[in-house]
Amino acid sequence: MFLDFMREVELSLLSALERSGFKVGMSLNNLELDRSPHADLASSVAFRLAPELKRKPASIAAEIHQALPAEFWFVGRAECIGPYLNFFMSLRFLNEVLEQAIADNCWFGGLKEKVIVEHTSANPDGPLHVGHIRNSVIGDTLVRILHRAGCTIEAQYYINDMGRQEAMVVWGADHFRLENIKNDHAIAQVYIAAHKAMESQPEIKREADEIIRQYEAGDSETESKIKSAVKFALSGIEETLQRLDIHHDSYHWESEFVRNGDVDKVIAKLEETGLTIWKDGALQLDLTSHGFEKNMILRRTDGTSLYITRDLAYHRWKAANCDRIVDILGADHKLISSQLKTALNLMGIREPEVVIFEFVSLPTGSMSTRRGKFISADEVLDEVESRAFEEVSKRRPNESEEFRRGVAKYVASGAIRYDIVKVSADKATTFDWRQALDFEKLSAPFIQYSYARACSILRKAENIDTYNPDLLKGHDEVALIKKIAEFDLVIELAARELKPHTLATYARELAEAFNQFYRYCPVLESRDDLRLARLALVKASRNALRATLETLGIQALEAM
RNA sequence: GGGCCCGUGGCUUAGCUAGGACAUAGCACCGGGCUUCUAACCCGGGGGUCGCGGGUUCGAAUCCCGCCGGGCCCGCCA
Repeated sequence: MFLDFMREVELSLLSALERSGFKVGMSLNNLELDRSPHADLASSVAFRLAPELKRKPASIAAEIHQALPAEFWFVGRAECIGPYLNFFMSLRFLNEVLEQAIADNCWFGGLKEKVIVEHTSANPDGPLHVGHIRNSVIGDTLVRILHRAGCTIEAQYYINDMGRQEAMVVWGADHFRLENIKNDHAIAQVYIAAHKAMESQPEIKREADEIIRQYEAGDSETESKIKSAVKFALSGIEETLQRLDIHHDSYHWESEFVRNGDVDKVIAKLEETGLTIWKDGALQLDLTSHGFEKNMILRRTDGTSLYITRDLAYHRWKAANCDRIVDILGADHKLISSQLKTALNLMGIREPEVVIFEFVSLPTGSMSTRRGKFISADEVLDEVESRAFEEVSKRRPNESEEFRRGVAKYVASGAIRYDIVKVSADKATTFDWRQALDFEKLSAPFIQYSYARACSILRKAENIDTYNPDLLKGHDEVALIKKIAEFDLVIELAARELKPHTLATYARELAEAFNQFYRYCPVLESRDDLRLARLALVKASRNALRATLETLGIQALEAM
């Protein structure tokens, strides 16, 4: 696949440079290779060499071109256009891509690390809203991408059971009735009510603090109240995640790190750094020498622990149990996560790779569970699903209701996932119903539809025993094969840089390439060898589309 | 006030980490294509001071500095 082609270009270029006596640094992409509209891979390394050699880039490029090997394997030809060196894929390479794609054996990379990805980790105080699921979708897509790249993955949910918000939930559940609605929504109601009550009765804050204190002290009645409230809310949250095909492999309660003594160990370890001080009755870590203006509080005056300390213990545990730690966090965690990294460094513990996503807000402003100001993921799923049902009913009026319901369900979940994942994480967004309900080109149904078309052709065709790949020379055929070949490159880059949106872009391009082929290259209508060759390409495309959809967590529908 | 992030056609957006050959797509708009493998599709068209101003460079959407606009954060909350 593409990485093999690229490796050959790199090696050829390196040897040509050496033969010509040119030296380039060993920095990343020192060969100045890039994908280009003019070639499958282009190098502008001549520009880099020009100043020190005091020669014109074009003449340097020509010399390098002369020194390139006479024979290639996956490279078909190399041309020199002015200062640029352009490399093109060989027919042999395209045939190899096709063969691997048909055999379905090229969709997993060679990475071997064990990675723990923590995502969602929403407080169990209400349902997931459209901001939370940006975390879930980015996290779950990264889990799938890393898995594709070859890694062993564990998706974890970190449960904040010791925070004040959970104490408020318990207080609310003690004073108000839980309505008979979806569990997480019922919890939100009492949580919101508790907060409202606190406005006129400030003593509630002290009662909540007392709940925290008792929980940390191990009071059994408090413990059972908190645990049941958490589990209750979580069951609703899981239901929502399920609809988006998002699953966690394990759950870790922050209280677990207090109970097993890890929090104390971490604090003891931080005390060894000599940077801790007692101030105003609380244990603090002075990070001013590391650029933080405020001290990090490690233990409250009343002796209870804080989120950051428990999180340090959790990360210490993660570091000991995997090769790569990935955290998905909202933009409000930027400061705290850099403090966390600094503190971990002080203890000599590997720091996590933190993927920060910017906020999702409503046209009316930012969301808040506490104030009941949010659009829940459930609402969005319901609305999108009903719109999808109308759409599929309009387009496939003769299909059974069961079929249409099934399609609508997966179109809805896919559309929401794609709508979220297609935007780069560092872009703040405003939730937009119109965009969420758009099922056209820049959306999941566009890709699902391409897949369904490929499946439809294959259903009507015989098995392909042999085929002659050399017949696939048309522009749309070649473009499609090249796009299929890019899969491994896209996965590797996305896995390395933790940028799931690049896969969304690839998915759109792949579907587009298939749709163009579909429009201009009749398959079932073609005869003999051409029919077989095109069928082979359809099968390769179907496999590529399936792998891409699966990695995005979007259901691949054989008919829609 | 300080820190981090963002600012690309009317709207949404890729490219920015590793500066290079005409700046990506979608929506909306205009026009064309279903007796042909599912038209949730395909083709063509118009539409851009890449926020503004400096700088570095042979070359800047991309790097540096300043400014403007927006978001997030600066709790013994999480």
